[in-house]
Amino acid sequence: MTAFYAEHNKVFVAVDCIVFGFDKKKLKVLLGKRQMDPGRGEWSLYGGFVGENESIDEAAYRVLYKLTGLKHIYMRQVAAFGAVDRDPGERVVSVAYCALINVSDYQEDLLKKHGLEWVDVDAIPKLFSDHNIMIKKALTLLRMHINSEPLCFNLLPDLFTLTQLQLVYEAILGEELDKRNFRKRIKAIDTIEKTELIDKYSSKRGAALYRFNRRMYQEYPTFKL
Amino acid sequence: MTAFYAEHNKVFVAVDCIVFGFDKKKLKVLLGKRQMDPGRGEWSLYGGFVGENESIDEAAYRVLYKLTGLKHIYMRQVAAFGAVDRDPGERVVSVAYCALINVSDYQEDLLKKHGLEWVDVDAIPKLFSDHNIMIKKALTLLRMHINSEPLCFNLLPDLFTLTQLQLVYEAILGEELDKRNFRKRIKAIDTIEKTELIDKYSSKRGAALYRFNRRMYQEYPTFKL
DNA sequence: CCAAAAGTGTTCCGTCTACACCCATGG
DNA sequence: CCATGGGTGTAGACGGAACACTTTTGG
Repeated sequence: MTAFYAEHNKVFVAVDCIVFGFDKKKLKVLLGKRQMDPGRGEWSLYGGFVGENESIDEAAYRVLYKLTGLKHIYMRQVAAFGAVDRDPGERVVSVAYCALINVSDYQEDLLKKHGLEWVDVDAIPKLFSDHNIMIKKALTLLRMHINSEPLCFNLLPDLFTLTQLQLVYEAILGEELDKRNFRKRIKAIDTIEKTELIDKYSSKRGAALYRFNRRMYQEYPTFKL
Repeated sequence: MTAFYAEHNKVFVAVDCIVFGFDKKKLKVLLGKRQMDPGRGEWSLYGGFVGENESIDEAAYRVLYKLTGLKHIYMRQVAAFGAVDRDPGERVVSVAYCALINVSDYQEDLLKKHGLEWVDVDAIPKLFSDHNIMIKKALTLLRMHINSEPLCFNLLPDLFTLTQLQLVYEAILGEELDKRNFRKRIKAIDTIEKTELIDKYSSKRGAALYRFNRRMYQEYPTFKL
């Protein structure tokens, strides 16, 4: 039985995490300088190898947890990358994962600990290996799904104003939206609930805080913006 | 430098091909009975291991060529599958690829040679390992992209009638479409050209044959149905 | 002559888009 | 009192959905 496998060769399998966050009206991605060879000092995504006793999904969650201290984060696979020489050291197949996090859940000291920075998605430097392509693909997927899945709420606090929500959409889509039309569409989505709470930080007048009702969504999972 | 890799372990990486075809008004997928252990005799997709000196994309094209004798086939990655015990014999990470072929380009003797059959997509048996999930995911992707990319022409001969085209859409979407509305939308797509040729096989009256102008599409790659 | 598939327009309704002004408040 | 961001409605254009009959011809 093992003879079937024996004639073939094994390779390293890794995961790379594309972590998106939203801050100061911009969509950001977590990048750091590689602290190991090969590629030491180059800008790069944060990744890790898949262990013997974990699935690739589990490996991605483990790497993300190490990176952010966060569990139960929205994450999805982007694609597998398998060019022969994509890693200059060894043959490594890497599976890219895209995560969406709320920047204010993130402990800042972890940034320093891992030597990471939030980089604006339209100011991404040349990265190690094929990581630029990974990010590009993740962004394309994000744009494709943002209107039919409730993804944007992963980038915001539990309570958010409609202006914040609109800014997230604008940052992801890369275009400005009409305020009245946007709010009209939001009103039609009954999983987005207005609360009695008022946010006084963002404006003098104060803005109503909204919340995404995850429970209602689970029972009736439709979402069309 | 190799110390960085040494502490980690390698795994087998394979590709599995989901080959879709269209025949007799139905969307079909190529399936066979496994001729090796583990899983001998179970229904399965056709796959192969990724070699030392080929990318995973190249491996997928190689496997597809071996299977069909065809090159320059439309193919795209579906996803990587990496559960620890997905292969009962060894740890194998598999990358699923979806291919679209024109059944009439396919030499029938290859079916027998590889012990394969065209199986209707809504009559797929229980398959080896996670192959059912792979097909489901491939179908979802296909449905998502069929209206914004010119994929359907890969399932048809160069020359086709509008009825054939509509049947392909109906098979993929799994619902019936209105003939007049469908044809109206097709007329609005200028990369789909009517020829002077008439197909006399499908009906007594004869039906105009159309062709997809790939060159025009390459110059101006938009497609909205 | 009839069965079988090809081909063809119009109306209606709902959705998307464009667009400008008043409100509340902190400083 | 004014600068700043919050909040609201309408009209016109456009696109999608529903719908039925005539044409051609091989057998």
